[in-house]
Amino acid sequence: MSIAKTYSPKEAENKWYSYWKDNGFFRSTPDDREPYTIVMPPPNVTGVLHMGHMLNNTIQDVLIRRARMQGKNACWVPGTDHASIATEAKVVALLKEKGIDKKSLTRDEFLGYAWEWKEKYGGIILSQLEKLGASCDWERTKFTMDPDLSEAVIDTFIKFYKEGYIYRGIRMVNWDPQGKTAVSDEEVIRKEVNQKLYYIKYQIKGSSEFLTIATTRPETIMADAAICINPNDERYSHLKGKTVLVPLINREIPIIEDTYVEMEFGTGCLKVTPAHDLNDYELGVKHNLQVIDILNDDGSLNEKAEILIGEDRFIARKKIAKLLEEVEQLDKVEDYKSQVGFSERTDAAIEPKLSMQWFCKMENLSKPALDYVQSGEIKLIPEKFTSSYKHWMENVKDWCISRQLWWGHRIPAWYNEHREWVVAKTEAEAIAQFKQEGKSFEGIKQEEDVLDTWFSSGLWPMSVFDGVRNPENKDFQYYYPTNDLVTAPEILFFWVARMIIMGHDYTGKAPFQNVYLTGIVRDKLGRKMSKSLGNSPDPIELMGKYGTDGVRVGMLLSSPAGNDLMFDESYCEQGRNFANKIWNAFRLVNGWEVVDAPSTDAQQTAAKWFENRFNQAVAEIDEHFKNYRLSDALMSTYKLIWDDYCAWYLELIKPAYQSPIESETLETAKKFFQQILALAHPFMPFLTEELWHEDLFGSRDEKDCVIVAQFPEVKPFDETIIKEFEIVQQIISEVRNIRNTKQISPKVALPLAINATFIDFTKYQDSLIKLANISTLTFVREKITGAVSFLAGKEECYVALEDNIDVDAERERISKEIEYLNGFLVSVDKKLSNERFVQNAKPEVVQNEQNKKADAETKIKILEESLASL
RNA sequence: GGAGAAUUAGCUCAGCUGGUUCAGAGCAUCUGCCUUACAAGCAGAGGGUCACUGGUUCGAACCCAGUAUUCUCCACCA
Repeated sequence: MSIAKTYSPKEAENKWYSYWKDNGFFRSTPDDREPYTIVMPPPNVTGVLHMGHMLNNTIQDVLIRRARMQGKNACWVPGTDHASIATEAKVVALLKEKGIDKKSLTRDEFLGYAWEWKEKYGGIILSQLEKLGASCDWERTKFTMDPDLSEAVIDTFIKFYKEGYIYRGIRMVNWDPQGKTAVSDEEVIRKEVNQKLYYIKYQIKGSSEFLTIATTRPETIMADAAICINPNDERYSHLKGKTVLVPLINREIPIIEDTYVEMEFGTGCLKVTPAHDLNDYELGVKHNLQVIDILNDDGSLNEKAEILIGEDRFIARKKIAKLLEEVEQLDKVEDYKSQVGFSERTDAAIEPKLSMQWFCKMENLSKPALDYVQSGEIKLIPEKFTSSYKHWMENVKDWCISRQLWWGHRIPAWYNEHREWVVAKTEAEAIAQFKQEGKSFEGIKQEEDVLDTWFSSGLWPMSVFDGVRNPENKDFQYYYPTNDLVTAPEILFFWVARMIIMGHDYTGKAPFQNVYLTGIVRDKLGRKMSKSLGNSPDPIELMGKYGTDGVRVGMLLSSPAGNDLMFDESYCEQGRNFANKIWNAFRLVNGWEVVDAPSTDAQQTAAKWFENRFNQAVAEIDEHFKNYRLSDALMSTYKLIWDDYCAWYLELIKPAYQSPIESETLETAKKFFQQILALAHPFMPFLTEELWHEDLFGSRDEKDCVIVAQFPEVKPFDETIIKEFEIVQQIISEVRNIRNTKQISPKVALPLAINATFIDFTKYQDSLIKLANISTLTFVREKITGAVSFLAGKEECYVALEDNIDVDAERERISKEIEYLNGFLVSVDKKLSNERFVQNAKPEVVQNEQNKKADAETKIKILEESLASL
């Protein structure tokens, strides 16, 4: 039977994914096995698969597949996030295309469109996850706005309210004029922007004198409530107690004093605009200033501005500058760089705005959440994130949880005609509440605002198991707390911290044990991959090009935990090549004719060596997994397969051309092959499953799949066997090297003589002859003159060439080696003759140095003898 | 401005509590091979003052201080 020369992934991928799914391998229900649970960070319903998802979900899949193969009850819960702002923005934009204005719709009409959109596009990303092999329990797929999850959110709001964490208040919030909603501090991205610093002259009332202030926002002068100077500033001391006139509108405002003003910056005078700047607001509160809000929700000027009503803030800025120039109150304009906040979701410049919002008090909630991480009960991987987590948790401000949107969980608060309010789950309960408080319930109306998306995502590890509404249920009891969370460091505070807070508040337990923080996927130039830069490859296309296994391997090869990943397609190429290597190893073994016979001695030796080497690698890999060093685990697997299995083991047992292989050895080779497939399966699920079912390995019943095969367990191994074989490998390499440097064809067999003093090479004879292409192998007890000699370990080897050897070159080579060893010996001697070293160093270290010394002396002796014999 | 991290081969990174011949891996490069599993391959080789300067130590890539560069987070002065 002939098999294609290269592995073509496409067919295998479709075939095996549906096979796994149809046979229920991804499904999990509670039983008496140990559970291993991961909840997927729910991608936004608006999302399409990008490289970040690819990395993140590959890691989760590797962890879950390995756990499954280790016999744990592995459960990976997928789902999507409603993402209020992003989704609402998307729906609004779509409606606009159709010529529908959101304002013309009722809330219910709009939500109708939004749900329609969600049904149509919300599942795209999940189906894309299937392409990368994600072995999620799809029957558990959840959406943050599913009825049961929504109820959990509402219940939580009410619970938090009753516990006194939730309050209403007027606050300066980050207003997104495009999304027309408040956003949290964490959703504001600060960017450095080239701006202009305008120097504006304010006339002192009753005087011809002007006071100059510097501002980047001239359009807000109509909202000025005061001019502030530093009380220690002698330049302005004569102005204390006076008032000035706001240019263009001539409103009178006081000059106040506060040390907040820095004398060195600008002119040392500050215009105070409480409605449009956080610091100014605080100054305003302190000095009891008037708050004049001149902006509409969309960022345009309102009638309080008196002029330019209806103009957008940025257009107004330019116009005001012009108007000021006309009345000669614009002193000068300078270029100026400063940080401006932008909305993460809409990229609109954030406007500080005063408004009535709902808040969650964080002080008491954050403390236990910090303790989990501090005590190590929750481990952040890599650890370096612990300190920034601590810093954030200790300085956390109250969380603004209301959003002026429709898409999301509507806040369960109810107002009566007098704008008095109660918090209740339903209108009926609200009415009852009003009655109880002796208040009117006439004109009862629910709060229009919805909750911040993260309020619901914070419940995710609980709500996917219905643990908020029904904590006694079997699933929740079994799967919660979950084991590992794999997510991006960017949302450590947004999301991870809030899950810990909410998980603790409900269950008194941490929602997970380990948080694996992946790096950010960057391009070769180190830039973050983004749609706007167009530097992000489409993972689906990549998978088409290199195969899913290839891309998975490519991603993991380059991403130690927490390190950003400089993505380069060549990693995928390496992954594809690796897949192909395994494929071809299979072709080799598969193509052998068999003869019913026991293994030869050489084959038995090879098997023994490989078995030990395999167990050594398994131990290494296990260690790497324990430390969440997935790229190292993969690299160990890669080297075990490519170097040890293919390059050494298979070459050792390979029968001569057109000769059959001994049946016992073939069986052994097949056994190893299957163990290797199992080991590689978490990384390369499709290729390994495809090969697993080849006839070579015998017939399998339908549930016998590598996805549920036993993952190789850690077993003891004999290191001396591995070490001894390393000497054999070294001899083979040396002989090949001699051929290479002397330009002798690999086809020419060479004689080899070994002066073996430490190792018994008899069991390696055939292997040496085969892999080094030796004509005659002899064991000698004395020097051989006229041959090229080399040391393998402490064994001296000779290769006699037909031509006379170049004595001078040999002499030089050996001398160099002696020189190096002498240098080494000197450094060792220096240590050993240093009394303080012998006294202070650990005994085993001293012993080691003594061994090193003895070794070097032995080698030098042998080499010196060789030199003499030349 | 505050905090944290990083700097090791051309690239991406290992190097655990200072002590194995410790200066490593993979990729890339170079040389020779279309050897009947695989040129997506085989064999071999070359590449580094461990950012810099001091210090601690018997001993430093590793610990400490300073300098330079880079990155991340937080806070910001109009």
